Amino acid sequence: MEPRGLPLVPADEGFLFFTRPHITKKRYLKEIFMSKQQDYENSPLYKIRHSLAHVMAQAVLEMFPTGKIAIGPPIEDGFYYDFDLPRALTPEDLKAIEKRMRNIVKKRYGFERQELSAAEAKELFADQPYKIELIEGLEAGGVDENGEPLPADERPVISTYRHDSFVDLCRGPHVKDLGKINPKAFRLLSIAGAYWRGDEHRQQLQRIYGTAWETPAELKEYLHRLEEAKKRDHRKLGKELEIFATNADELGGGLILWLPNGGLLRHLAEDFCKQEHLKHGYDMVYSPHIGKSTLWETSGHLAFYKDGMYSPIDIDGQEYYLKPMNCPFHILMYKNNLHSYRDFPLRFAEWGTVYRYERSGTLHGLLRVRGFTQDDAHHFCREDQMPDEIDFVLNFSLHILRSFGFKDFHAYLSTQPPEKSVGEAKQWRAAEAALEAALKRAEIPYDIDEGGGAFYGPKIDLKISDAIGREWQLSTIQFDFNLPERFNMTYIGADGKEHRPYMIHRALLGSMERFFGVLIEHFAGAFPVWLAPVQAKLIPITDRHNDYAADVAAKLKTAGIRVEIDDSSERMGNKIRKAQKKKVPYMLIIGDKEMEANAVAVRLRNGDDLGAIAVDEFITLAQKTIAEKETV
RNA sequence: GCCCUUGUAGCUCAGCAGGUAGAGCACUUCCUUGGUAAGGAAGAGGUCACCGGUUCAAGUCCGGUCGAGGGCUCCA
Repeated sequence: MEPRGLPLVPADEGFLFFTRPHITKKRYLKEIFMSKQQDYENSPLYKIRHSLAHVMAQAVLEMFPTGKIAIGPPIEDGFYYDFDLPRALTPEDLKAIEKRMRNIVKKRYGFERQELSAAEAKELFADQPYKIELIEGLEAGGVDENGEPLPADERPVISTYRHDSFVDLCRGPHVKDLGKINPKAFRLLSIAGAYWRGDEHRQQLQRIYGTAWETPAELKEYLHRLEEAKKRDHRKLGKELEIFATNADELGGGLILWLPNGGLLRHLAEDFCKQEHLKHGYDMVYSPHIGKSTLWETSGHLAFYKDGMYSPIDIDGQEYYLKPMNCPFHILMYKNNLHSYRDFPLRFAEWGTVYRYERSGTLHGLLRVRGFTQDDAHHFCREDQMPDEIDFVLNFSLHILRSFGFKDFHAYLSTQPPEKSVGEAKQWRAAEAALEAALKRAEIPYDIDEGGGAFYGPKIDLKISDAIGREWQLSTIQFDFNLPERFNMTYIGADGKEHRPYMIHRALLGSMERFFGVLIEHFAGAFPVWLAPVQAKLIPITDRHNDYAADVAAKLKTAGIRVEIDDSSERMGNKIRKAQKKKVPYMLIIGDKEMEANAVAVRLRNGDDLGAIAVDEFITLAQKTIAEKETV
């Protein structure tokens, strides 16, 4: 369906063209979003899920007659409902609720819609305080059931839907009757705490999540997808492959130990990136982990970011803070000497380790930690260089990400927030234009988050799609109109006068911790050969092949290939299994035949058997794969 | 931080209704020398997260603390 007569161009195809000049891009993107949303809301799945939320509420109220119900919308892949109940739910309750739901669904009750006045609705839901609050919201016309303001042209109509004995305040839509729902195509998944209206100062409710599909086969496939995602979980693989460890008991939460395999991975990645940075006009700098409170006062972090910072350290009566960001240090470096307009662009890069307070409940493996290393850099340039600089940094970012095997990108351009922001409008417009132009030139699909920028400047966030289609934000490129002012940064222009430089923050992989979390999940632990901690495992069939294996290993090592020999007194099958579990790309089997032919029998971790290949030939093959950052 | 769940050997887990610990994998040693995902045997390994309580007796029950998982919230 074409909303409002517009041709529908999926936002993720990138290029926007406008058949009607008066339609702004923002409006256009919004319409695409809305149409996608509408597609879902009109889909059978949406109705099934929405209806099951009602059925679940009925089942729960049957078990807890004094229970209070809050809201229960469909969500991606399923639905939930929030309850205020006299006791905590258990996993057994979940099974019982599911069973009740199944029985209700089997009765094939129809859904009846009814419109009513606020007064009538309040009477109907007299013993349901959450519903009363929603009705009052609707009555006021200001907000919808999620607490979001309603557009002026959408006069709220209060409606209810009834099936069997259960009636709920709801705007629909629902299935015609429960016969449309396959009782074997849904499942309740989990119980979680959730605050009423998402406000942590208000009542905490119990939320039950469920998933629902049109057919049992789809449900099975969804559950299978969940299993697959679980297998890729970087916390599980990180442990199995000995990449990293956490030790909350003795070390502390949110702090990462990079084990030898992870250390090697990170070293290889950083080494490659640093070489690329040097090739592309960056200067490598280093800064300390702490700085005086006065530095953070000047930067504004103590005023605006204190919640993210740890308590100060007292050194000789002076307060020092652990750095949550690297920027102030790079600015001090900038200010270390006078700058001419001829110096630009200046690019300071640092793998800077920062510490930020994260609430304990939010910590998550490598993805959300309290101490992490950013591949951070700050660019300083003149206004006339700024568009080229943005162009450069975006392309450089894409180059780096592509080197790690990511192919699909999606950008989000965030513009000036309507309320508080620093800098002149002219600067904002120029910067926003530069960002957008760079995205267009790089042919990256993007969405505009109008007003979504930070107070200090517009930005691009780059997201990558991983092997199973999940989006992760890695790179960020941000203008900063704030710090150059605060630190009174200047350069001498061609006119002999002082000017303010443009400052750009950027992180490409973001944080090394997070990046490797994503990378592990993307490759499911089977890294491209150039990154694999062990690239080749030599598997002598009997121990009379051990000496030859050692010779081959020496040759491979000389050729720069990371190799290990498994000379344990196990059978070949056992050695292969072990190497396979460690996701070693090449397994080189050595027996009499290979020894005689000065060869190795190459088995890939995908199970392919390449047969016997001369050692020199294998070296050439492996080197090529490594150099091209390919995988096997 | 809040709610629910949870914390037993390096890893994955068992331990019934309280009576002072068990399996598989991994590890060590020995036997085995075997052609594309687990050969056999023996051994070593745990103050059952920590603190306190109930009890003749607690891994098992209760309370607290510190972690972890799923969410919520947060992520200038």
